[in-house]
Amino acid sequence: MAGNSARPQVSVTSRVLDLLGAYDEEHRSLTLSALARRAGLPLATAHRLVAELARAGALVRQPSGEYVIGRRMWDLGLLAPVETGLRHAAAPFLHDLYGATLATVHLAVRDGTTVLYLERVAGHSSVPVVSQVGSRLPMHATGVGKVLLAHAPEEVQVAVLGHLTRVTPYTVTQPGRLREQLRRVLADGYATTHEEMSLGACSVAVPVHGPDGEVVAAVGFVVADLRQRGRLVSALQVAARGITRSL
Amino acid sequence: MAGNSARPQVSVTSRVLDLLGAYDEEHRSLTLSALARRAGLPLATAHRLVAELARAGALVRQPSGEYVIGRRMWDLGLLAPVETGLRHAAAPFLHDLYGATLATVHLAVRDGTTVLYLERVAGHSSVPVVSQVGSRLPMHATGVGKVLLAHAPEEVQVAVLGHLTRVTPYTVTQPGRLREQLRRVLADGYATTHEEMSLGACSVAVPVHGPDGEVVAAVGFVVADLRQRGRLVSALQVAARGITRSL
DNA sequence: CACTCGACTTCCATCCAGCGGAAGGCGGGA
DNA sequence: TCCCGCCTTCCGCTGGATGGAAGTCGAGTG
Repeated sequence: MAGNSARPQVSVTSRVLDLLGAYDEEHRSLTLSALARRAGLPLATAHRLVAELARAGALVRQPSGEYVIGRRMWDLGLLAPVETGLRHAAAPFLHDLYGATLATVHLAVRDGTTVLYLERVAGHSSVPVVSQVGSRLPMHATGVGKVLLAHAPEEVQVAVLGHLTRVTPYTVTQPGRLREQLRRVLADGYATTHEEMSLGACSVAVPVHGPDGEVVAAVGFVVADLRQRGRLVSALQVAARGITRSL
Repeated sequence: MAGNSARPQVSVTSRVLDLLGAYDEEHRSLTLSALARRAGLPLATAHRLVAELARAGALVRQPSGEYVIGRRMWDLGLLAPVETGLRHAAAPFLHDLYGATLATVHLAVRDGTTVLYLERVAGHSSVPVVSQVGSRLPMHATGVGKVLLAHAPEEVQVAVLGHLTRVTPYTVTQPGRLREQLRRVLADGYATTHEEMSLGACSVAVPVHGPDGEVVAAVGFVVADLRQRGRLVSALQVAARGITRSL
């Protein structure tokens, strides 16, 4: 029951959206009751609306009785112009990066105070990776996140530095230390993490500049260790420059 | 009034879904009037509903005034369990295929009488390719489509053979010829196309079997010519077998 | 400059679709 | 057997949704 403050939704539309909003990465399959609870709707109301959504293919009822997002929504979502220019320009370079290293490759942008993963190229279960396309992760615990944060407006940095949640024992949660790291990122041109998001996984990332020089995204690797950091950074920088040129 | 059959939608929910359904691959950005027209709704009604969807982030109004699908829908769509098992199992192999050939690689399944593209790995603009992830294309004009059609139930074949639309001058539109090709596909274990979907592009594809032996998907290449057909087929077959094992 | 046309926005009186409490069915765990 | 949570159906009241109409805006035309 996330803090749905029982805001009296009035329109049907908002109710429908509330139902759909009940889904997230940890809740991809929900029972009718769970949907109603999470959306803050009476069971009978949810029942009616969900039935209609299922009839239209927006939701699908599984044999178990739970509801999941339907193929129709998948189709629809793919039509959204979410940084399509960037993603198209970047895709080939990401594959090159993967081909050259066989490490997991990420393309991410900043979305408010979180990192939004736009693309991911992963191999045969290389290193434990939490992120998926569409994931939002905290900025301070990921390589791409640190890059984007270092180049973010002051107010964003302040907001993020104010809530440094711990993810692993190695997550940097002291604002001062993170500030120092961000300064380093700007100076060095790349960021790293050491098991700060998930144990056994390190990362390197560099910024991607837009045509006007501003940072529009970040590309990064997830690897088991950072011994080859130099080589990895070089590869990323080549790719980042290539993406910029393609934009 | 495109061919919307003017079935009198009654519920708000269906109206909202009609609005969203107005979008497709050729219409990713629509004016309010176009939305209303394509959804078969009075302008005033569409205006109200669209405004609410935009307020919620399901739609986004662009500076030009047109509406596009919003990031929120993108997020939602990615949560849909669309062959996730298959896609996860296949991803690494698709990258291997791309790495070995630098040709565009596709993973597709059959969806009714069309091919649904689940994944695509493309390089630096190799060959003109129409398909994108989420695209649906006719089965008779694509390599993966022919593979899936050859292994589809009789009634599906009949339905498809009944409507062989021409896409290029080389599209196979004679049911008899296609039937013969399908027989070949079963015998040879792979399918090909020669500029049947888009000029300058040929394709090769092989079936992917599930744990129970039935065909669950197809993997294929899009290339400029088929001179290396043997090598390409071998690579695809290795990948297909790997995917089966991973399932 | 006046006029047209198409797209968009706002208004509001009517009315019926949506609402949700309540009761009942179903299954499984103790 | 009882209990409990989940799901489904019912139905009478009501307020949100409806959509025709009128007004605004801007671009193109003669």
